[in-house]
Amino acid sequence: MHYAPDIASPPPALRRGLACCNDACRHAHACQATRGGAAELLAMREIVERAGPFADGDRLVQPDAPHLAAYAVLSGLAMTVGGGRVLAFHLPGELFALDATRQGQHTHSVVAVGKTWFCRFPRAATDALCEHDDAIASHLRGLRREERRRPAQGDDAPALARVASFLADLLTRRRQVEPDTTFIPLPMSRDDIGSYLGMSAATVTRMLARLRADGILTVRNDGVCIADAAALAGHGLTA
Amino acid sequence: MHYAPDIASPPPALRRGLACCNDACRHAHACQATRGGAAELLAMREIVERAGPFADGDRLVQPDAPHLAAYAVLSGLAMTVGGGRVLAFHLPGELFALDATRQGQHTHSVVAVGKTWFCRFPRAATDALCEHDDAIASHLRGLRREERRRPAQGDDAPALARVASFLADLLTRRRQVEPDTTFIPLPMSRDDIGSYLGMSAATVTRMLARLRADGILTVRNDGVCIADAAALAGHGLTA
DNA sequence: CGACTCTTTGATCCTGATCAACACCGGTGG
DNA sequence: CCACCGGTGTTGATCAGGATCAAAGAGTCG
Repeated sequence: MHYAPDIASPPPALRRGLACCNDACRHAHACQATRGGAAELLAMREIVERAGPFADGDRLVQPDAPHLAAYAVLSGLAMTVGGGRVLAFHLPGELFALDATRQGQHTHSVVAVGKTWFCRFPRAATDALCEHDDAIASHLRGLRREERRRPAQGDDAPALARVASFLADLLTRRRQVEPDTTFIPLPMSRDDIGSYLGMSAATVTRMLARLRADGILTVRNDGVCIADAAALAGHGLTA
Repeated sequence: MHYAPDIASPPPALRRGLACCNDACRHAHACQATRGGAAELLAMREIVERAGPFADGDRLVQPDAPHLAAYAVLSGLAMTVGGGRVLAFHLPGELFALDATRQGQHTHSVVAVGKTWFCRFPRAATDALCEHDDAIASHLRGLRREERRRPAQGDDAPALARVASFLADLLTRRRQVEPDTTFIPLPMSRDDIGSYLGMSAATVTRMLARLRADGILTVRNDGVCIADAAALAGHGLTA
C-alpha cells in the first residue's frame, strides 16, 4: 500500500509512431487500441509515444491533473486507484485513462506495479483522429463506456467466489494476448488484490490456498497457474 | 414474503379527474405529480383516475406487462419488487412505475402493502400532456431519473447504520406530506424491510431494539415513533 | 375462542477481519 | 560467501457481525 509516494520524474518518450507500434509488437494482434481488425484503426499507431520504464509505485497520472493522454500497457501492470481503493488492474494490451471530467481532468490515479512500459496516445492527436474517422471515434467511445462500467462488481458474493471470478477475469483478459496461457502473473501485492476485491490480504491468501487444495491452481511466488479453468469459473458462480 | 400470489381482480376506477384530485386531497400540497407549485402541473389533475382499494399482497403492475399508466400512492403503502428482492417502498404522495422498457413494458412488480388506494395516470393522457407542456415533461423526466437511481444503496455499511438511514429516509419522505410527524408507519413485514436492506428479518428487529435501547425511538406494532431524529441521522453515518 | 401469522428473543454457527508469529525472499554490507 | 534486515506472504488464534434455527409471546382474523 505504498503507491504514489511522489510523482515520478516522467520518463521521456523514447520512440514514436510506427517505429515502435507495428506488427512486431507482442500485442499487435490484440491491443485494444487497434483491435477489431478494422484497417482504419491502424491510424492510431502513428500517434503513439512509448513511455517508460516506470518503477513500482510510480504514479503515471493523478486525479485533477489535466487529461493530456490515454495509455495502453506495453509490459508490466498498472492499476487505477481512487478513494483509497484499487479500482482496476490494467494488463498488457489494455487501454486506460480514457475518461476525463467535464473539465478535462483525470478522475483517478494510475500507478505502475513493478517495472512497466506504456504506450501513450496524446489527447490532441487522438481527438484529431476521431474527428477524421468515425470508426476510431466509436471504437474509443465503446472502450470508454466499458471502463466506466467496470466498478460494478459482485459486492456481496462470498470471498471465494470473488477471488475465483477475479482470476477467471484476469485469465480471460490475458488470453486475449496469449491464447493458451494458464499462468496469471500477480505482481501486485495481496493488499492490492484485497483492496480491489473488498477483503483483507489474509483472506486473499486463504482463498488462494483453498483453490490450491481443490486442485484448481498452483501458487507460485510471482503468480498462479490455472490447472482447471472450468472449475475456476464454476467457483465464481453467484449461485 | 407472500407477495403477488395471483393477479388481483383490477378494482375499477371509481372517480376521475378533478372530482377526486384537488386541493381537498390530503397530499395535494406535496404530491409528487403536482409538487413544485408550478401552475402548469395542475393539468395532471384532470387525467387522474382513482384506483382501489387493493388488499395486502395484490399486484398492481407486473413485469413485462404493457406499461399503461404511472401511479401515485393515495393511502397505504406500495413496494416495488424485482429479482426476489424488495427494491423500493412508495409512500403516500409518491409517484412510481414511471419507467418502462424500450418495448413499453413494466420493469418490475409493484404490490400493495395492506389496504391501499392509488391515483392512476394513464400513459396516453400523460404523454399527450407532456407534448403540450414542457414543464410537465421535464418534471416527469426528473422523477423518472430519481426512480432509476434509487437502487444505489449503502451496501457494505453495518446493519445498524442501514436501518437508521432507512428510517431517516422514510421520515424525511413522510414529512414532505406531514411536516412535523414523528411517527413512521411500517405496515410491511420485517421480512420485506430485511429484503430491502439486505439483512435478515431477525436483524431488523434487533437493530430496532438497539435504537430503542438508545432512546432514539419507540416501537409500536404498526410502526415506530422517532424520539430523536438528529441522533437517528447520526447512526446512519457511514463513518 | 382457536388457529395462524408475525415478531421478538435466545442459542448457535459461519464468514471474514484483525492480530500476531513465523517463514521466505531480495537486498546490503561486511 | 555469509550474516543481517525489512518487506511481504502465509498461517494460526481470536473476535465480531450477522445468518440461521428454534422457541416463546403477541396480534389478527376467522
